[in-house]
Amino acid sequence: MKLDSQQLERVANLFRAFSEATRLAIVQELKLGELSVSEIVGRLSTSQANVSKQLKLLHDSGLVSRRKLGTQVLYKIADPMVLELCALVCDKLNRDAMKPAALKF
Amino acid sequence: MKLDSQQLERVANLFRAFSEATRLAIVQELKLGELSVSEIVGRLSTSQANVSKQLKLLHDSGLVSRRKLGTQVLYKIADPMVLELCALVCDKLNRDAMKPAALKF
DNA sequence: TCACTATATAGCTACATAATTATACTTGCA
DNA sequence: TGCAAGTATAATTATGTAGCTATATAGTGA
Repeated sequence: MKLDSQQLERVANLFRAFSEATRLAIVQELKLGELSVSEIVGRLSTSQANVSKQLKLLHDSGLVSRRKLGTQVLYKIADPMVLELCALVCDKLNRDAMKPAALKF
Repeated sequence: MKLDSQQLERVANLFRAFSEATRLAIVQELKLGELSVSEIVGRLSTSQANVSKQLKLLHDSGLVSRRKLGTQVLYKIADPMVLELCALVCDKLNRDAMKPAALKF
């Protein structure tokens, strides 16, 4: 069964959400649980504006969910598939590289 | 275990290879086996130059392999992980959409 | 109301790249 | 040799977007 071009676009858009290191860094921080925007900013080396922007993109893609708590907004990974995908890619890179220090998302 | 920014870049680059509909269309055609460039061109609605260019990108990313046969170059999917990744994403989109006609890569 | 904190958005610059057209390379064969 | 087919590359244009700074919005407490 083949996907038409519109369906392929949807698949491509989902992959595109994973195609920037900053967004992957955010996902990696969220791996262990919910974090506020400022907590994420504190763990990364980019601006609050950029973190908010990338979180919006991840949220629009359905990869993270949010809830407000007072003035804060807490984000978490919305679908365990997110981690499966990252694990699959890491496995492939490790297989290709065969390096002593394996990547593990 | 956390990936550093260089490792995150490598992961992001792999996802980026999947982030364009044209490349996914090529992968989809290669799903059932080896095809030459012109066979792929014949199945898609884009130029030969573009197919070659996208195949080069997929090859550089390690997702497809090539072999020459006369004047032709035959490409195939290099790693079954490629199909697993596509399947995971399709599953997610289907779960979110709950549409009667499920996506199936 | 005001001040303060947390988050989101707008406007901007710089850069990456998808797709096109035209051209170059490569192989097989007359 | 020279030609034709198959594939790759170059040059170009158009578009998307990462990240920055500045600003706006929303919620909290005095």
